[in-house]
Amino acid sequence: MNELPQIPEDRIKAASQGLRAIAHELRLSVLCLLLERPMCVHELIEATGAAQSNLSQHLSKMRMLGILENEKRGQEVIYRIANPAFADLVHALKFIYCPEMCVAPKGEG
Amino acid sequence: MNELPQIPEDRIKAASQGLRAIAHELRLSVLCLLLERPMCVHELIEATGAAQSNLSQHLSKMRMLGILENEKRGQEVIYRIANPAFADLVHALKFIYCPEMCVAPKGEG
DNA sequence: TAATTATATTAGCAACATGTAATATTATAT
DNA sequence: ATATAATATTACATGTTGCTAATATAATTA
Repeated sequence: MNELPQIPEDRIKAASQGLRAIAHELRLSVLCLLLERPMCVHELIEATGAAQSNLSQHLSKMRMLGILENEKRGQEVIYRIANPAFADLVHALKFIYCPEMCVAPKGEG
Repeated sequence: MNELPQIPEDRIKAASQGLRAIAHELRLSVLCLLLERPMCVHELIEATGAAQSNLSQHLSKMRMLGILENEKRGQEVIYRIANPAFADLVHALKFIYCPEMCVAPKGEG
């Protein structure tokens, strides 16, 4: 009678895994920062105030999940968002949780 | 020099909490179902195949977080999405993880 | 080569999340 | 009142996650 749209299990699994990957204060902060531009680890440390080892582990986790990618530049390692889907998601989140930061990006009237 | 847009800590906290709330296969499935229409618990049980107690706990969690709301109707309890932000989020997810389910909602040509 | 800087890895513990089983509650019907 | 159906709650065992501290690696400089 009512045809509910069954979402395939593997999609649900992938989506919830993706969500879990960003559902963490520090990881989300990092993603918001990287939304602006790629950054090296110590910039991220400074901006977030996280402990080096801790941040490194979170970066590593996100890299393994394909969310971030990195590039070595001298002794620095520069991280950026690898998967545009996650950039979209984080943008959507900013719209929801920080609407005032999403209007009128620069200049005014 | 570079003015990074600092996102307030409480927003990050709220957003990551919201994400955690839906970053679970069963909870996400439920949200996708409720995106279509409100449903009572045994419909959700049937549609998801979850154990009654288990589902009930997840519903309760989402209700306490303000994601869902419910209404008693006889001995049934009908759940619906209470917070439109979460409907938006789940929609965004569907676009990312199930694009083919998001085009041409009904009819064609 | 030794010291320094930048980053990664490992180990271990504490906190939290999840599922199941059992039980409780509430409404309806007999 | 009893039985049944629908849902909620509790307790507990297990698994997962996250943090810190310590250590390792790699590049740079002296």
